[in-house]
Formats: sequence, C-alpha cells, structure tokens
Amino acid sequence: MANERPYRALIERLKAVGLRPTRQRLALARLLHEGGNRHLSAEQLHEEARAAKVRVSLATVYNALHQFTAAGLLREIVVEPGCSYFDTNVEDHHHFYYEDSGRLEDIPGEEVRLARLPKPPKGTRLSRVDVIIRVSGGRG
Amino acid sequence: MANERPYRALIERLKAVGLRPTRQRLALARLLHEGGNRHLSAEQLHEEARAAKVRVSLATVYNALHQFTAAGLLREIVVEPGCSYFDTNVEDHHHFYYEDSGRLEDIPGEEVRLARLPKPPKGTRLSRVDVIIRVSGGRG
DNA sequence: GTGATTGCAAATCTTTTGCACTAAA
DNA sequence: TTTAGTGCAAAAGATTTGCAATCAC
Repeated sequence: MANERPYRALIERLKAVGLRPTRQRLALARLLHEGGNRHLSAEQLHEEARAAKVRVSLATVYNALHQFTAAGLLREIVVEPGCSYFDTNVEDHHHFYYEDSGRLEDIPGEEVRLARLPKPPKGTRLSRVDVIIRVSGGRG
Repeated sequence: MANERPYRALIERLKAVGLRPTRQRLALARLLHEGGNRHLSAEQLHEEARAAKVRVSLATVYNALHQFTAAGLLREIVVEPGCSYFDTNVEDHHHFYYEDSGRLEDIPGEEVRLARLPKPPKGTRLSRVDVIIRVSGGRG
C-alpha cells in the first residue's frame, strides 16, 4: 500500500458496478486483493487499513464490504455466530474450517465433487452451494 | 405440551449426558422434539416456551441449547450473521437455505452425494461436512 | 453545485456473564 | 445439605443507523 497512485483497473472495476471510486473504497479494495485469496472480517480489514495508514472508519468498512459483496466482488461466509468473513475468491470453490482457530481455507472447486444434488424446490432457483469441511485438532 | 407428566425417556436422556433433568430443560427438550425436525433460534424457542406457558428465561434457553448441542442432542447451524439455528435432526443430512425468508430445510443424507472430498489437512481430523444449498426467488 | 459517501456516535441485536436465589440429588 | 441450575439485569460484541460534514463528478 505504499503506492498511492490510483489503479486504473480498480477504478474501472468499481465504476463498472456503480460504485464511486472513493479514496476509502479504493484503498480497501487494494488491501483485500493483496496477497492472494483471503478471508477477512470487517474488524480485521479495518485493522489492516490502520496498519497501512489508510484512514477509514469501521462503518465505512462495513459499507464497502457489503457493497462489494452485492456487486459480486466478494463473497460473504458465516461459519460461527457473531462473525462474518469476506472471501476475496469469488470463483467456484469450497472451504475447510478449522474449528479450533476459527480460520477458513479455500478448497479448489475440483477437489470437491458433488455427485448428486437435489434440485431446488419448486419456485426457487439455485443461488449457490456451500460445502464447509469442518476439521479440528490440528494447529489450525 | 399440555401433559405435565415428566417423560421418563427424556429424563433418562438428559441424565445420560450429565444434565440434571430440570423443569426448564425438560420443557425445552419437549418443545424442541415436538413435530419432527425443526430449526429454531434461541429467540424462537423462548417464544414457543412462552406460548406453551413454560416460564423460562432467555439466558436459560441459550444455556440449554448449548448444553444440548455439546451433548449431541442438537446441531447448531449458522447461515447468516447474527442468528444461530439449532437443528433437532442430528443424523447425517444437509440443508436448503431459502435466502429470501431465512428458512432452513433438511435434505435427507442420501440426496446429496459427495463423490470426492479432500482429506483433512495433516494433524487435523474431520469433524463434519456441511452442505448448504442456497436458493432464492421462491416463497421460501 | 449536487448528490453520493464518509465519519462519528448512538442505537440495535444477539449472545454472554455475574451473582444472588432456587431446586435437584 | 451440597452443588448444579436459573433468572435477572448488566455487559459484551458485531453490525447498523442517523445525520452533518466532505468528496467525486
């Protein structure tokens, strides 16, 4: 985050989904997409922003996360009560959940194969399928 | 819940898992297992208790739900932030989640077949696999 | 300019906790 | 008795909201 030059691509991406590329949204988007796929809570992202010297309020972090999620730039995941994670990977994939540490980890889409799936009940359409493999006992 | 006679089987079940069969726990256990498989939040169960003229505090409902879950009598499910559901079905099965209404519905175990599953990362053991099929657009 | 966005603080909601009181064994 | 369990009210967290100030266009 040393580089303050606005990233064209990010700006376009935000504009494309109807969000003004504000200083805060750009900074958060950059933080989110640094260093590969991540699973961050609002609080964690807020902390990262602080660490990166980006001044942004927690309320704005929540706003941005929800707007990004609505725009398909993020995916929200809830495994435990009282804490949402936002996944920067919006491709088809699933998760390991380390119960002891509360950490999430991506599983590439191919590594889980659903051989049979019931069809959505009449009048509904499939939104998505979440597979969460809960493991415990390790170092997380 | 008209019948106030303590149910032997329930009493034994609670004792078996090390929980004293108190008036509150018995009443809640009965409510939970009335009418087949259900997915209730603490608030909903508390409301049902009120409706059934069972005097029990919300804190006790939370306590009981967590104790029952720890004892394997219930299963906790979290799909949206800010609300846990407790599933009276502890058999192997998965769920439909109606995004519009927030309702959960059981899918019998056989109707979802996982043909391939990665093994738990080194040092961890499988705790359980949750499959949540999210659907939207219907009446929920 | 003008309307979207932000920050702050207060409000909300779910869940947990501390502790005196009550009930089961 | 003795110890677990309960109720209440307060506390704790996560998230949302209201609204004036600020920023993008």
